[in-house]
Amino acid sequence: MIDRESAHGEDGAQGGRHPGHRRPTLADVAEVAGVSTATVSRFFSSPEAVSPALRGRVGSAVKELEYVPDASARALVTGRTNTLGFVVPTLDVAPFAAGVQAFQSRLAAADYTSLMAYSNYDLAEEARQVRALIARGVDGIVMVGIEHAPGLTEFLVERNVPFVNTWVFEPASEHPCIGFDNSEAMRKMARYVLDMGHRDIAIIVGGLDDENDRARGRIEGLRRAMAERGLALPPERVVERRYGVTDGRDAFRQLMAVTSPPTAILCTSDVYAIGALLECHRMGIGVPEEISITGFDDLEISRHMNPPLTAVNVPAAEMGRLAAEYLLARIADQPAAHLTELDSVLSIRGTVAPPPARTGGPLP
Amino acid sequence: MIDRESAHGEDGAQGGRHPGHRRPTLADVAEVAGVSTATVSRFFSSPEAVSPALRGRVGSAVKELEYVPDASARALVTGRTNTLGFVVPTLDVAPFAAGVQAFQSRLAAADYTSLMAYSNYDLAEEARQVRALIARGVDGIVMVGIEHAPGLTEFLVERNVPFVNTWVFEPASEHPCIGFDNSEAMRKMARYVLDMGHRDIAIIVGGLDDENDRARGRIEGLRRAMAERGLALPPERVVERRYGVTDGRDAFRQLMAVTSPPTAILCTSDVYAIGALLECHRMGIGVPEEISITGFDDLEISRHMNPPLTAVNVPAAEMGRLAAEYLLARIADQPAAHLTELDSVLSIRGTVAPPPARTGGPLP
DNA sequence: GCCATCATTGTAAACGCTTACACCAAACTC
DNA sequence: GAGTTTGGTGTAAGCGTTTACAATGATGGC
Repeated sequence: MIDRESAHGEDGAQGGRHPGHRRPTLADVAEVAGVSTATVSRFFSSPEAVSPALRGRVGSAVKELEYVPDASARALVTGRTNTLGFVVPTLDVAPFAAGVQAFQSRLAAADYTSLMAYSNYDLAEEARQVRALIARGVDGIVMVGIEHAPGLTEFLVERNVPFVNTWVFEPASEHPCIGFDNSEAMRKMARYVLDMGHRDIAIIVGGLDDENDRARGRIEGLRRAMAERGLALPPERVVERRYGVTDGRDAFRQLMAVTSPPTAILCTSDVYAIGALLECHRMGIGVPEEISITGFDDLEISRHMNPPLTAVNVPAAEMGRLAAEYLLARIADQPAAHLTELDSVLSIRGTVAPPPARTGGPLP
Repeated sequence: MIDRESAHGEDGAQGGRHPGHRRPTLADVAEVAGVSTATVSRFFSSPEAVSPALRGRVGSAVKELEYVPDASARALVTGRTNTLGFVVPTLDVAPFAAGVQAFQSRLAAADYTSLMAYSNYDLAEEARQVRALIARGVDGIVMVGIEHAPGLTEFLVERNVPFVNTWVFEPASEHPCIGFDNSEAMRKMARYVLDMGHRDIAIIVGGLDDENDRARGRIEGLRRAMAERGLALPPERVVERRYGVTDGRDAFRQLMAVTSPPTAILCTSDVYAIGALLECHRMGIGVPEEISITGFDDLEISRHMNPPLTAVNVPAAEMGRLAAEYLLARIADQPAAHLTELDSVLSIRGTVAPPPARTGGPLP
């Protein structure tokens, strides 16, 4: 247990200038270096404008005091915080973590930092977080999805805060987005599966209840692809679950527990697909001979499954990086593509094959 | 590159960063409400000190202008930013993402936000990031590991910035830490494996090159447990790899490519263990009959492997949450435990069994 | 009724920094 | 050599808050 006394009591000995360890300011540095505050400030913002002699003196004063400029004060006068906000549903989903990581790494290179916030797949919460971020003075905001709480985008536009939607792509969007077309991606996968001869396809999805335009788009993609072949997607072939391998197994079991189960199961996340695959192993169902399974995300582990999982690859890191670059450009008043569509390629591996010949059924 | 001309050139009289939409200030609200700025300020910080009549007027002025207080200005005068920093090696490692998520969720509940930074397992980079966070004015800092660049902890103490080390526990530590004893955790696992009768054990580790006290501690734990039984850990039984399933497979293959391979392989991460397990399947090696494998982290997927992976469970979310609580308490000058040891329990599942009887060898 | 007390409200001084502007040599121009 | 640049430096005015402190009017005790 720490109390202030014991934690900070032993001041005197150290080079402690002030009892309370006051953080050194620009003025302190200026005094030690024997220059004005303006010169010290210039030392940081435009060193070339300071003569070498003074530059040396200021430099050593900075080192001696271990001076670190105060970002709040700087932000107050410049009106910019060099901070960007990122509102993501959750970090527990690996692709989001990867996107965030790439985003932040790109920012660090530009001497920017970022503030994270979580929506937990809830649009109202997302709006709340965005406002909190604005209060924090972020110079820009990244969101996931194109659908937001009513008035949110208007608020951002009104406030003139640059923002970008990620993980989605909508050619007609009036607001910037960087991502891929979720519906199209799933449609592509569905076509691949349909081309293999499957007619009875099911889908395992996450977050239908939630306000999740990506999940909706993905189902929509399957529905469209099937409709193109004159096929329907019956409600019982759409199973919703929370996010997790266990949930995937569970959904799979539900799908198979009928007299005539589907011959292919598309998943809106690799995690479900892995669960389904594992459950096949347990139940002794052969993949892909007896049933085909596909994932969505293309996690590292997926290619290691047995057989390796066929999945839609999601360019998570790329989206994070591009979102950072877009915002950085906007802030610098440089041209930046309003709409950036990323390709979602199919990672064709081993979990899809033609459906088994129906046994025991009447011949056509 | 920003050129001041083009960035602010056509603003004219507005004086704002962006034409036309100057963010409303306290003074604007005060004017609309017909009160002083002090009253508006009090409206936010201590509403009960403002008479109901004025409270109403200020309230509607705030709403009318959509006023949002400026965090930078507030931070400048109060000296607190309501922001905490978290320097983590990377988000690509699931437990770190989980820890960060829990940390941030706890902060959100206290109206705090957090700034993330990545060390990439590099102590010098970590120190740089910590300084950047200090510049940002964070009220406290969370780090991973107990070992830091020389002078870093002194700097934090000197600056009087509350901080806490996570993912580690050292009873004798003079600095606060919240975590578990990595060495002890691995030792526990090693004893379990030794008790099964294994004598020839290998370990797959990540980041030995890197300045990673957790990895070192884990090897150390194995070494100690073996020493207790009079066993040594030969260098060729320690294989280092980057983080990934592929790397685990690879390391496993290397370990098995000798005339007398080990009978048990402990991994410092589930990811390696999963790779090893998968490679066993591919090579037709029976787990746990022919070889035992253990992981470290206890990822969600691990329990779904076949057989389910025996692993050291790491309380990632718990550490994140507790780190937030510790810092919050310190900031509020409330008592907080300096040292918090979390239990690392073994999740005993199916990948460990007694070693196979040596076949073909001479009887003793 | 007078004075002390109290609850409200306002005034204005920071907080640490950036930057327009003033200033001053030294280096040119002719 | 007087006038004009030029480059380096200092002065000081904010930036949007919070918060001592002062000021005010109302309340209550006597």
